[in-house]
Amino acid sequence: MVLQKTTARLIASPDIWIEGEALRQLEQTAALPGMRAAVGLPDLHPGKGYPIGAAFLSERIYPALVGNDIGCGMGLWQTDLAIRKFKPERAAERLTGLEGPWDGDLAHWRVDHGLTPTAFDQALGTIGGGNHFAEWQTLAEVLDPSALAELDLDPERLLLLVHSGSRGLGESVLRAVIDRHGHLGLEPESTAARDYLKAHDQAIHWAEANRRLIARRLLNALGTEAERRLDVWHNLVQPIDWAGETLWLHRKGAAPADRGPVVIPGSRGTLSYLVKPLIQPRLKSAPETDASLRSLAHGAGRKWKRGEARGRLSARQRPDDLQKTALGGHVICEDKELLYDEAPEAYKAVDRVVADLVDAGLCRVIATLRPVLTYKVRHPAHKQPGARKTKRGRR
DNA sequence: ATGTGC
Repeated sequence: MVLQKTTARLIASPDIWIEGEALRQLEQTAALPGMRAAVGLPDLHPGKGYPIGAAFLSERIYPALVGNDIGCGMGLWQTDLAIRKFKPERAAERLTGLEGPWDGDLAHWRVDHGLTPTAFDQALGTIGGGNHFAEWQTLAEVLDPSALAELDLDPERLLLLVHSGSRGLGESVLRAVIDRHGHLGLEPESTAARDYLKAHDQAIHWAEANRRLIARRLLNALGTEAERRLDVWHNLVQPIDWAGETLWLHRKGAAPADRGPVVIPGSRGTLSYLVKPLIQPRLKSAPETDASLRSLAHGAGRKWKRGEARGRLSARQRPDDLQKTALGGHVICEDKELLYDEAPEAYKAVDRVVADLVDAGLCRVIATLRPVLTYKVRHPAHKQPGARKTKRGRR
């Protein structure tokens, strides 16, 4: 028997910056037992042991490849708000109280969305930290009017894009499986795999419901309504029929190319892209999309590691400067470290990322979206004055 | 990414 080493494939032009560490991680992951294919998308960047911006097809299930934020993804709503009536400063004043538990009827809401209770439900409807956000956007340029019409998007109305995941729930699911089984991956027919997949599936639905509740809370704060136009997961593992064989497709920071249009967000200081994956809907397949494991980039991709941005930027940009962007957008982020970490400079050029996908024949641009107001976080609860669990006296 | 951690 000859053991063939799976080689990693990278979809990216030489023009785009890809860290050596990310490529090393991609190759190492491609060499895991049972791995059939590994693809790095143009937003590829290093993660904790495994790269982000990648898709993997394997015989085994690797929970660590999905990571802790199981079900993280993007939801897009079209609101009833007319763009010309939207005042970002006024809206910003009304967006408060979104970090704590929702004050609505959670039990009822859970039933409506098919969720069973978990120990993490007080976080339902909260955005979280890191690269998560909720952003009010307008259509900037429309390149494919008929695809836009198919999505029923009205250029006169404000959009709301929500990026969040499964918060503490996904973290607990990953920790439990890694504590018991390490990083070796799970045999799909095993009890361990069944247990993980059950918890994983609960987490992806919790994450989707979380995005819904985040949207609802933001819409309520502005006294308006909206309709969801798309919602996709970019962190998950799923069984997939691959030429008659059932294999496991892992997406770690990779948007699906087989679930209709997706938003590829830039940083808060750049446009985002609404794209149409080029896949034949009836066949759910095409040579290019199979080569990319039916996946697309999930964003611009980090250029600077977390914690690096403050040192690089603080000399030339004060926190106040960071609350306005080059495109004229406003930013609500009262966590200073996060304000720097998520600065536009910390990300690669999303235009290049999307151009690489288009050049590879993977998608077409429907429209670009302009950020108007980006909501990250108000004073984090544990950093509120008086909330410190300090043991030291003041003298 | 994370009720983050001594």
